[in-house]
Amino acid sequence: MEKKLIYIADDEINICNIIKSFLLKEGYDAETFNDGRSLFEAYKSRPADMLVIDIMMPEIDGYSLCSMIRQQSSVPIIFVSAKDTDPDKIAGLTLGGDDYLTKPFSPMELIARVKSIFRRIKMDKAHHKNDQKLKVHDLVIDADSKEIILNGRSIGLTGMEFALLHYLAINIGRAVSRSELLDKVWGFENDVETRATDDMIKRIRKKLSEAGSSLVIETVWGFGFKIQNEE
Amino acid sequence: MEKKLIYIADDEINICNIIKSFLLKEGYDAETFNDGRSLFEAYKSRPADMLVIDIMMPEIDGYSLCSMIRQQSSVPIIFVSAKDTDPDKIAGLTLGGDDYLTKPFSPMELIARVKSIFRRIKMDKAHHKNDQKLKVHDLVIDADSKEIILNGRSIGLTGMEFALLHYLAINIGRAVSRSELLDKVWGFENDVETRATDDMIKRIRKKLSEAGSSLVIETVWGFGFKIQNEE
DNA sequence: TTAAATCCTCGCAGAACTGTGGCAAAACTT
DNA sequence: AAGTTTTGCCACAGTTCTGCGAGGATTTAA
Repeated sequence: MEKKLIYIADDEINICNIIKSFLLKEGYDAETFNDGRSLFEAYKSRPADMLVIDIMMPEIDGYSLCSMIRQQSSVPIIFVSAKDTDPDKIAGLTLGGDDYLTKPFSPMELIARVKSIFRRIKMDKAHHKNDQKLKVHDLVIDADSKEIILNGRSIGLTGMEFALLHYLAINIGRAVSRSELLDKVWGFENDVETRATDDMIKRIRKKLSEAGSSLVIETVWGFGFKIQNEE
Repeated sequence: MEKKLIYIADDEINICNIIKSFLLKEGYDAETFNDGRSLFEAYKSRPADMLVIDIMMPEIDGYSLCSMIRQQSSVPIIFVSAKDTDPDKIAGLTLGGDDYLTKPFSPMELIARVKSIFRRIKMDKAHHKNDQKLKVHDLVIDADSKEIILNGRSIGLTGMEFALLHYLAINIGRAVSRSELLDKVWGFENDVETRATDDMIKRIRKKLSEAGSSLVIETVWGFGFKIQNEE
């Protein structure tokens, strides 16, 4: 993943530089601007991943900038201002701000809040797509990406191998016969020897153990295969 | 849309009630708890849409509660605490908190922050539908100008190439079959060989690598193509 | 314990699939 | 209309996948 880009706008150059240096130290890319307009122009040509903006600025103030940006983008915005009254904070948050820090503030706290917001976005993204993921023992079976994931790392299964393991996984706890596998995984029009299933199982077992998974595909003697229910 | 449910945990009953009354007035449902354990139990049987929790509580403190909840849920969590030192705030935000308010706080500010977080979640959900500028790895995909931009410079993709890459980008993390691509990118009335997709992919890959992009379009053997989800 | 049935391992070769370069038709420009 | 770009198709080569046979290992049953 590329570095996140964060734009900072404040008319006090020192504040800009302090914030920037802390963000850089945390591994972010950062650009500073001394008024609202220049940040807005920069954002139009190159959108950033987050904005940290002051409220009192020449050209375009923070509130207006926030509103303008919000018309076309959902980029997270953190206000940083010397104005510390409740109405100020409430206005900033209501206009579309994601957070509001009052000066003077601890740079470490700003960093923590930046991270918190990125984490929130990431969680929202992950959760939204998360409907199809199937957890089996130590594996995550992702039908969307057709990947089997162990400890966050994908095990390289071929299409057939994936389809077979997936079928066993959704029928966890039930013994599945070879002929059923041929029907459902290979397709009923396909005529292969029933032993083909054994080959596929063999390969899956090998890859699983090489990858270090604890999942075992049990043989049901004279019948087929099964993944044991957990615990 | 049904009312959002918010759980509040604080050992001071008065605080609970104040927060609850403000939340109710804003149209949320709210339940109060006087220690961490009772909130956790309630959450297990009925998950809420947001948690507002104190740090110093009997049974289970706020930090521990946050960690426990985070193991299974991405529900937003706001800390409300009398502890106002930087390390406290940073700890709370780092452990998985979405915000941190120090007592005494303005109930109106709390409301504004609650709304801000819900708005963020909503924007994240709606994000990939109506955001015109889609970021994928090191590329920016601009649906308006039909341009793919790398480092502020446009890569010269043709219309078909753009449409195909755009479709893969929208479906990032999901393996897309050749036939789906023919349907959605070429249009279902069009009858071309499935290998036409390979040709287009070939050209896109070439242009991407010539432009110096790190984006790779993976082949899903026997199926189609996919852009890997970024970490 | 022994025999029979079944399963696992191994290597291999054919099958299936993909990547590449070239080419020409089609579409678009000038 | 001529030239340029785009795009689909083909053929070939290289890669990956997968079914199969045979022999050894394992389990069941008598």
